[in-house]
Amino acid sequence: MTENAMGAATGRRRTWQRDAVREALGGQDGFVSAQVLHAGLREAGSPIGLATVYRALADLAADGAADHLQLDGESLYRACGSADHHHHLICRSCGKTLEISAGPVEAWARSVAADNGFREAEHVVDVFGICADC
Amino acid sequence: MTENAMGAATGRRRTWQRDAVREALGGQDGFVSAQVLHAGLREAGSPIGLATVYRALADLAADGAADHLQLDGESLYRACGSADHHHHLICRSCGKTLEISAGPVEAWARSVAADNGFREAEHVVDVFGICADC
DNA sequence: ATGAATGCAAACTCTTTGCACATTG
DNA sequence: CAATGTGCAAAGAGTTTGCATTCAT
Repeated sequence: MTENAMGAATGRRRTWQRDAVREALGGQDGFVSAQVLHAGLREAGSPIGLATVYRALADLAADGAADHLQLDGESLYRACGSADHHHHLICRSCGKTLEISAGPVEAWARSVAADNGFREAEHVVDVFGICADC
Repeated sequence: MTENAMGAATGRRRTWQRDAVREALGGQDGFVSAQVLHAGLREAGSPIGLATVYRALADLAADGAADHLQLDGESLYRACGSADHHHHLICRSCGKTLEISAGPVEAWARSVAADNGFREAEHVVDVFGICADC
């Protein structure tokens, strides 16, 4: 566990595949699974490989350029323009996901960690419920 | 979505396995994965099978007796009803876990859910970091 | 030229399912 | 006695990884 917490883009090369993934991701409204993204790219003509899509998405997420969350057994990604840190409000019933900002929680998490002598604090915050439509 | 939303326990039989899973789940603080729960049960002497644990957990969740969420590729379950609610501060390096109370966060989570029309709000809050000893 | 990125397929992890046998009501 | 639950092992779904080749710098 001695790895780069905020994995810097050390010597990351620019390939059309990487660009394609980034662009495809940006062209999506919400969260997309790696597989769906891959299928879309193939349909659009890219002979890109599935593994490459997974790797590109992982790198994007590591670089903070994409948000990553898991729902129903698969990884979902979404372009994340700002390094803005946010969380999710998820409907337990229909799976609808809203983005929420957690201003007060950020500070609280930091202070809790600091109070207990923890460094490099990160946190996971997700709120679940039943949305109005369900 | 035409299934029993609140899946009634139609002819659900009582077996010691079911009881063991329910009890093991209740004895846990937070969310546990099916596999961890299974391992714990085996260590405790139960010759219960993994598939049975999965099925029991699925039933408990369907009956509303357990909460279910996914994190990092695995399904996590928690007894629902033991509303004793606290969170954890976890060391990424040595795994040490402290229990923390999240006073301000509770209110925040409730209000975020309410603001968006969500009912039965629950939340997952965990803070990760490197503890003082590491 | 040099090493990171790609593609393919095999390997992995977690979860679900088929089927024969044991249990419950 | 009929039907549900269990256990095992095999099957699935999604994701990751090894390795030879290709490509960006």
